[in-house]
Amino acid sequence: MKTLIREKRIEMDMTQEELSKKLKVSRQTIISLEKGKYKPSLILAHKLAQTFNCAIEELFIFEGDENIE
Amino acid sequence: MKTLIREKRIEMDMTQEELSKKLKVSRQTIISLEKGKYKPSLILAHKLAQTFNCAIEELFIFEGDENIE
DNA sequence: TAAAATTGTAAAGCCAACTTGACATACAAA
DNA sequence: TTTGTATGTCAAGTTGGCTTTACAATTTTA
Repeated sequence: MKTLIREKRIEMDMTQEELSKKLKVSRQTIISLEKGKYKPSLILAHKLAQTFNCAIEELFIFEGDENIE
Repeated sequence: MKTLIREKRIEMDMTQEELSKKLKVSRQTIISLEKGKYKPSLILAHKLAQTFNCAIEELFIFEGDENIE
């Protein structure tokens, strides 16, 4: 899975800390998400998409067996 | 969070077991999701939405503090 | 009504999402 | 050089998504 979190955050001129406070998660969570260390919960994915005014499926790009076959 | 999984599954004339096999999860997982016992992972939410030909945000309805404030 | 199909409950276990905290690196400005 | 801001690593702990197994209840169909 790829994510455009970093790109969209920078587009909106936000720091990791600002984003983390807006979403009420730790800054470490933002770092890890941007680095692809793990995948967000559905709720967090939704809040991220809301923040960036886009659909979840625009913010996260699913690949291979993350799609149905 | 509310979900339309059950409604969409029945619309498509699928049993819980058929759906679980298509998504490669346990039937118990489908039961628990339909009953609202827990929230799916992002990947599973995506596969469900794909199965039902809709966006994640159409299949799951976020409420209250599941939205940004 | 009896059999079969579908849906449901309960419980124990694994692993990943997320947290907290402490510290490191890089860069810009004073 | 020193200070401040932004980003990063590491590690240990908690929680909850999902699994498996076994069995019970409900609905459908013959």
